[in-house]
Amino acid sequence: MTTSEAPQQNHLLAALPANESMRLLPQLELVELPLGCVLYESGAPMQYVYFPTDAVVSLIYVMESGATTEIALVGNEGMVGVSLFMGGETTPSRGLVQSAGHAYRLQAQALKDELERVGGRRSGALHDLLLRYTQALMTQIAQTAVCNRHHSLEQKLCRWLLLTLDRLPANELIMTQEMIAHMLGVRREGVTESAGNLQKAGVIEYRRGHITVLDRPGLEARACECYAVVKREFDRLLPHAGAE
Amino acid sequence: MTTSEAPQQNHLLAALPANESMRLLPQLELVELPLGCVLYESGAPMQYVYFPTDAVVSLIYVMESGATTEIALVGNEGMVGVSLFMGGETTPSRGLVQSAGHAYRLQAQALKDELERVGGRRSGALHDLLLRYTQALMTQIAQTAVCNRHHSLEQKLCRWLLLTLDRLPANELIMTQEMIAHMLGVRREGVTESAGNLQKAGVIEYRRGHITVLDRPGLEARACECYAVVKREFDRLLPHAGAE
DNA sequence: TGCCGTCTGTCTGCTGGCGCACATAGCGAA
DNA sequence: TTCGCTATGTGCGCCAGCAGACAGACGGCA
Repeated sequence: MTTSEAPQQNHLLAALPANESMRLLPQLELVELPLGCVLYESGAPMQYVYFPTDAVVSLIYVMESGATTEIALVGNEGMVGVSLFMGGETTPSRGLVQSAGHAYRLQAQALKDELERVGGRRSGALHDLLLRYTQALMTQIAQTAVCNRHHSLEQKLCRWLLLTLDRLPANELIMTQEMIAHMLGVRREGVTESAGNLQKAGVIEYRRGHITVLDRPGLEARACECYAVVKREFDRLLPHAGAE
Repeated sequence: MTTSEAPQQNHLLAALPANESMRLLPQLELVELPLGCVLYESGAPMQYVYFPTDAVVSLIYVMESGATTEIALVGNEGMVGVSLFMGGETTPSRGLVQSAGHAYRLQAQALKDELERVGGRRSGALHDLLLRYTQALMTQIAQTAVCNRHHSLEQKLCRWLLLTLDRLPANELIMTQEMIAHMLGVRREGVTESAGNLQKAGVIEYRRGHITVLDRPGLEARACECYAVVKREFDRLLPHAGAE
């Protein structure tokens, strides 16, 4: 087993104090998340929550027309399924594996039991951690709204590459331009053009389904402020205990 | 005093069970919220949370360029200042009074004391209610992201009018087209044009700073699916105890 | 090695919404 | 009633990104 398969690879799990960690770890189950796998469907009750280690999951909204937009990204910094924790049980979006990898999953009921443990106050570290993570997630969603309104396709692409990169162990994404277009809610041709520009500038390099980031600072310079706002907020709310 | 100034006019406060309500109500202070009043600033710690009765507050993000976009709307269905509850203390947006009115405010510390009451489990109704409200708010933000990506200015305007109308006692908004443009993050001229179309169609009527909705179903027909998604999610998560 | 499906590159309109510049008209205060 | 500020109406040029239609090219698989 590689280190990518230790629970501590997920920052939320890594940040738990020993006593809570001891209770939770035995209930976690390592699962493989293949590309395109749907972790939950819009409006459908969830069986599990997922703590990704080296997988990246997109929360996307599917419109009546079939068009899609990504709402947020979740990787090893977070958890998929906050609506279980929030009490809503379902949410009007889909959880789609966007980069294959692994996650630790936990039965929905096990999460609730841990949060509402009789006898203890509901003030465990897990609860606080999930609250803060949820706030960071809200910031990410809000910034997506801002970005969608004001920034160019190329800026959005840079922001998205950076957000994804932050959640991956390597600097290569296994990802076609068509998939990126779906995430951003734009045309594939537009992604081709912007990616071409970035490649010409030496910022990225790509071939058929693979994108390698060569010049991260260059990417940051071309991205809009949205990336930095989200990054700063995650760092502030979840000073990470995990590796990067 | 009019009924608009009873705490129960706010749906969250109205939904509290008697014992929690009794503890909280004495600590609530009725305040007037004039148009344009800033309840909190991006990145600044909040002194209070606000439970609006007949005021409507916009959560807006201000870009480096000075351009603005609304992230979400809060009225008598909710609370301004969830980041206090979430543990983040601040948030990268501004709380701006968009329609003058009243709200009950609560000291930040009083909210925390109530939520972390020693001895009791942190499972009070207020806590659950705020969690569910926060999930509904997330849906509103997410749908703003979707709408900003895929829908026309006119559809966005209709969605926004409906969301605002749902939070007001009357069917008239005191609101210039310029303010609406700032909320939606579009040009004022675009709002003028769309509003003109809606008036020609007999859906709304307006004069200098006043907009009256004449045909709500007509407005709903012209809005995108985003409004319905948000409305359904609020109704599902917070079956309202308050009047409407 | 060759084949075929899928991914990528490019072109030709077309249009919603932007930026700018003014003209006009309500409405509140004096 | 008049003045003046501010809100609204409108025209013009412009461009990012859309829609659709192909051509080419890579790469996995037989």
